[in-house]
Amino acid sequence: MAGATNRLPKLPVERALKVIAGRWKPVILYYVFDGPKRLSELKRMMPDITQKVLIQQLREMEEHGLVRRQIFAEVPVRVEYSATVLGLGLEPVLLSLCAWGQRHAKEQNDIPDVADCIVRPRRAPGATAAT
Amino acid sequence: MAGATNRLPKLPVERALKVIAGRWKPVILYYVFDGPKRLSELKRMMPDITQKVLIQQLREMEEHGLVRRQIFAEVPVRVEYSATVLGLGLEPVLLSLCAWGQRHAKEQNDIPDVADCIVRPRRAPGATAAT
DNA sequence: CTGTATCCGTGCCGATACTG
DNA sequence: CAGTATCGGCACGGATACAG
Repeated sequence: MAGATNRLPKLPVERALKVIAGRWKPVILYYVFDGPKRLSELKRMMPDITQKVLIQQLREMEEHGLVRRQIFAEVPVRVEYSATVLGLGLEPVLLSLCAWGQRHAKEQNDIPDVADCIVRPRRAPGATAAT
Repeated sequence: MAGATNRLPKLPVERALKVIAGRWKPVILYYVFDGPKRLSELKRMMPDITQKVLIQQLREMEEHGLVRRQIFAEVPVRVEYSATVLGLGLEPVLLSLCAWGQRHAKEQNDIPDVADCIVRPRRAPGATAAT
């Protein structure tokens, strides 16, 4: 089954969409952009996703070169998922998607209860949320 | 059933994705960005889409405020689909998606047979494709 | 902790036929 | 020309149970 997933659309836009449009992929990317994460961490951060789907989405993104899976052969095996350079290149794209999404929400008078965008650049450690 | 479609995700990114990630939406938008199009025109431009799906995607985008449907009560009724301002705001977003998609294709050694991006700003009428 | 296997509902989208 | 109606495949993702 693996290897068949790289049958991606020819058109670049559709290719990009296909790769990031998984139900949880944007959210996973958001967390992974922040730094390497363990499976259990991600699971804890996203209580609504089932473990099966989480791994599934991670596998796809791994196959598409967005995230990297590293196994540390320590006493209890540790597995970390981190963003690749290619994956990091998605950050600005997701940001523009987010910006447009907010604009769209406003224009449809459908303000989400989440005030700010979940996909955004990491904030400086000490920076307070100005604005 | 209509009206239920505006139940969009809370997160702006997901909202944006949901709205543009239809099978043919990026392509339709590409053509519609270029100017108002009739249904038959769009159908001719995209031979691989069935009429039912074409109308379906148009209806959704209309409901989401991306395109506008105008009926001209002329002798044979004419119907035109054009991009709204909100819809036009997607052009740069689709462009960045496209740019990333190309980069992704290269990095995966999977060069598409379509040389350039299908979603791009309109070209000046007389301009030759100078790369 | 990390991961697989199975089952199954639902939504998207394609084919085809029909209508004003 | 523009649009609706019906049927059906299939991929996606959610629930749950099991395994190294």
